[in-house]
Amino acid sequence: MPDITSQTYTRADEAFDCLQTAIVKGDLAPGDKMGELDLCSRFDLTRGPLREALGRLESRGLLVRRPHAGVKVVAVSASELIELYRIREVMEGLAARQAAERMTDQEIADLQATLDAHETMIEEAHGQAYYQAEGDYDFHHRIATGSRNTKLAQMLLGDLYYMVRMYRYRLSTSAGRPHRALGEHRRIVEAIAQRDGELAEFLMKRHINAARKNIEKQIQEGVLTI
Amino acid sequence: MPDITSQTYTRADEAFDCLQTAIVKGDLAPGDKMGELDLCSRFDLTRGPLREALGRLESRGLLVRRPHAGVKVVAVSASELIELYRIREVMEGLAARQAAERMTDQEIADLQATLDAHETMIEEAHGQAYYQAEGDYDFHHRIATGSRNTKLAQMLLGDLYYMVRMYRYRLSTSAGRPHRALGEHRRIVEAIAQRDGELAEFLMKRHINAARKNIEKQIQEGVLTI
DNA sequence: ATCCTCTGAATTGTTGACAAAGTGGCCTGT
DNA sequence: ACAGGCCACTTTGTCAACAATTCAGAGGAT
Repeated sequence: MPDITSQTYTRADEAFDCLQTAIVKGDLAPGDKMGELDLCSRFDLTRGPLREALGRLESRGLLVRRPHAGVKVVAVSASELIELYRIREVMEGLAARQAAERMTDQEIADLQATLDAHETMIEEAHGQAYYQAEGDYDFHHRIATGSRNTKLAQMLLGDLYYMVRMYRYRLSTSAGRPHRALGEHRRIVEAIAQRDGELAEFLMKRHINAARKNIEKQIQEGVLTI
Repeated sequence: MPDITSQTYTRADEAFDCLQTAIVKGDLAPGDKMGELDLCSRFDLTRGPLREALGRLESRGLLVRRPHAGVKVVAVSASELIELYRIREVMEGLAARQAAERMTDQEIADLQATLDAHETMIEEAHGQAYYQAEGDYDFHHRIATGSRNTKLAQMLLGDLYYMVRMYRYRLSTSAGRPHRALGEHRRIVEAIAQRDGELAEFLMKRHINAARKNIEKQIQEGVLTI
């Protein structure tokens, strides 16, 4: 069901995707220590491809591996999660600025359309934090690719987002936040549509800052335990 | 001769380091297409560890791999190199700001000492672009780690710097640039010593911006062909 | 009773052989 | 002579067995 890319889908790729989604979805919880054979039987793989996938995941910082000792999913501390948002702030700010300069009109139109979809999604499924989070992810995804900055998109989509999503699944979105976030998204897209890169960067940075503060509050209140 | 880290040094790690330095130093030039067996005989490895290392390097964006077709070192285009500097600008700006807030007094003192060392290095070996580049790398390395932002340091040191260094070896430093760069370094450290994060960020961003413009000029002049 | 040490078992790292897929060369037909 | 397709070879992807190392538990000494 994957692999429309015409690229032959190797077993190692399969292992990589399986493990990555398992980690992101929480099936493999942070701190979990597991053996290679367990993983092999669990995902129906052999050790060769698995080890290659483990290497990739380690180099992306999703898990750590001590020789002869086993692998375990990284446990990101609260402070490290905050730091992640600090990085996102500057990187996505840049992405927004470059997106404003480079996205096609068509892409911008599509982006606005997805925001409309998100709006109905939020209204229909109030409280369904999961889908809201996915919508949020979609938005940021589009801007990252819209920046036309290959490496930037790669770092955001390939590294940071997976780590953030690992924890976003447990974040209780505080009441009213989705609506406010959507409003912030709209203003960012507006700036992009007007080709105002500077403003788009500013708004994006403020948007992520707000998300960070929201998380900090949750951590202080003890709602989010890491 | 490596392995002071008490971590057992596995064959795959060895392969990874070998390949990475080979790529950075230019022994494996961008665009080179090579077979696994070649690499095995060249670095005296077997295919297992090698493949694991290849997976890591691919996920870091240093080489691309088409199934059944072989691996080749990434060839970064001129525009992509520029984009790299745009990323560095925002990320190292953040690093400088956080370093100003978090580096210990001892670390700052050490940093100033290294700048002194760089100064004599530049004066003694005028034109030795290689050592100057290494000194520059040392400076940025210390600030990245000084930020106490694990992921940020990991992304800068583990991803971006290797890609930049790949090309820095061929960059002819324009006359006078080393001295000016050193001056910029000094002012950044000054700001850090005064715990002025905002200023440190500003100066760092401007510093990298200047480096970017320098490269853009070289590319336009045709000095640097990519 | 607690701490240290030593040994064994389980797990990881490594190696070599087997199977699948892509590339290049050769042949044939136009 | 040139283009297209077929075939063999090379190279990669995969697998299963072997060797090395760590961890844990049992035994003894303090």
